[in-house]
Amino acid sequence: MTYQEGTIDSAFAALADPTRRAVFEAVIAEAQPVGMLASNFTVSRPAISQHLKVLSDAGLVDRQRVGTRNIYFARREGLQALRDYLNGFWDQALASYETGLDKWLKENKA
Amino acid sequence: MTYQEGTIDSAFAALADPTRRAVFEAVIAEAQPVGMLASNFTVSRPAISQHLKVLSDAGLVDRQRVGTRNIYFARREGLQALRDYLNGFWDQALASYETGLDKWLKENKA
DNA sequence: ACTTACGGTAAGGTATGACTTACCAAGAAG
DNA sequence: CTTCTTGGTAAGTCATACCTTACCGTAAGT
Repeated sequence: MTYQEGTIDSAFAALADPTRRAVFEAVIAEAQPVGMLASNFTVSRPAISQHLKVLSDAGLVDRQRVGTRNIYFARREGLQALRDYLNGFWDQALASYETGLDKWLKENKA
Repeated sequence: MTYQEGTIDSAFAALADPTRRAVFEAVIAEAQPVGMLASNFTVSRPAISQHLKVLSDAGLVDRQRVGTRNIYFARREGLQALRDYLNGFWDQALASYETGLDKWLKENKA
């Protein structure tokens, strides 16, 4: 496997929350400081900060300080890991025409 | 957008739990009845049943009754929706060389 | 220096989620 | 018809997740 299990775990968990996924989408659309992000959501700024930490720990975003501001931006490698993971399943799912229901029925006299 | 938000939501949430993702992987590898799945996990059979319900509601698996058995198998459409979603982001992330950190720095005299 | 802007972290409340055991319905088998 | 197998569901426990307010440190502006 080319990915780290821990990374995939945290990436899925990070994107599972709708609010946090929306934050991620906003960061992908445009690199932004925390306050600018928070102004587009109904939840408080600390909540956004916490979401950004989760996304950061999952390797999906990174940041750079500029004065007192923290500019968050997307990490392509994070998305890539998820894509690779799902593509692997996709290949297997395509191949599993013969590991699917039909195969089970055939092998179990049903 | 070609996908349903609700579907993506539930799919990410479904795959966020490590145990449930392992169940999903097992179902992808081979269609199986519930008991056979449960025998490969340390958690109880009802727990597996509940995980399968979540996966089913997320459109990632489906089932077919054979006698008293319920054979679960993977739904390719479920995986496809996730792939499409991530690929959309990927395209955007590739294009965002100019919506990334550099752009923000440029536009904000920093 | 003082004040304001920005944002990370702590503490705590509340909801959700994953798991357990107990129970029940339905089909297969004797 | 009775018995065993299979598996879905209910009820309850316990941990985790998300949010809030309060607080603090740091940099910028006047």
